[in-house]
Amino acid sequence: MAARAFFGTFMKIATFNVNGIGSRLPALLEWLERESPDVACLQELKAPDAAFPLAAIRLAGYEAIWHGQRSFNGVAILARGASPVEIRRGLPGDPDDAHSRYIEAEIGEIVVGCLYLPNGNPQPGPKFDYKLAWLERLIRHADTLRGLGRPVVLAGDYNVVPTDFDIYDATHWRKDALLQPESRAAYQRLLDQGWTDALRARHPSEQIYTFWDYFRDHWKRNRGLRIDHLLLSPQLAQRLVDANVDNWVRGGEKPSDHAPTWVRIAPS
DNA sequence: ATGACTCCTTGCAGGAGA
Repeated sequence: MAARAFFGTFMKIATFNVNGIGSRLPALLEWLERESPDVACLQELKAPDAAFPLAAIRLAGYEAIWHGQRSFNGVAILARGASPVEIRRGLPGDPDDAHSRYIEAEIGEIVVGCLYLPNGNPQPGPKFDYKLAWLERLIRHADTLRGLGRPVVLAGDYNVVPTDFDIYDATHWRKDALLQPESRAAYQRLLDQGWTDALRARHPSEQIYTFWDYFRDHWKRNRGLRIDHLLLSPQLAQRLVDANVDNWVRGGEKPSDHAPTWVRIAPS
């Protein structure tokens, strides 16, 4: 497919943890149709590479690259009217890491990193150790990306609630891996490299959530967590014009427990 | 609270998610 000219146009870049591309395909296609993101980073495909529904996604007007895995994990990058040019799959720093949690592409002038950070529960334990080690690898790779001096977005499910303001009530989650001081400190060190948390930058004093537990009517009661983030390099942050969550998707038929989260970027 | 809900599996109950 011929690459669309992204130069000179506003771009909507989104991240969406679909929680199973197999059962979520109708909801994904409805969202693509209604919101027309230019770039969509997907997480938790929960499907092997061969099961990726490329034909349906192409019919919706998107090209895609993906890194699947049976049952768990799995990430993809979709681009509307353009082919993402893959830069890497897998986060550097541990050749033995078999989880499909990172994929990176160039789309026009923009470098897009799509990530699914480990949940880390229960903590303490090996899963939490893996989460913290993964965060360190992400921090190192992000430093490399930032050093490019290019427009870069690191988008995905970070599985980190940055502060107690990013959750309906921290009390019952105090021991959860998503709220641990180590997780939050690592996320903060990432930001301190010079990345902008786009949702928080656009909405400094508004409680915004991107995930609502399937349990206990959390969606109906708006008991959410903000864990899906888009981090912008300075070259992209200066072009940030809007950021928000497509909450309506969480209220749809057979929804994911996450809602799509997005930024709008002005032309360069 | 070893709970709940929903996804996945060469499934049929159990692991994982957050």
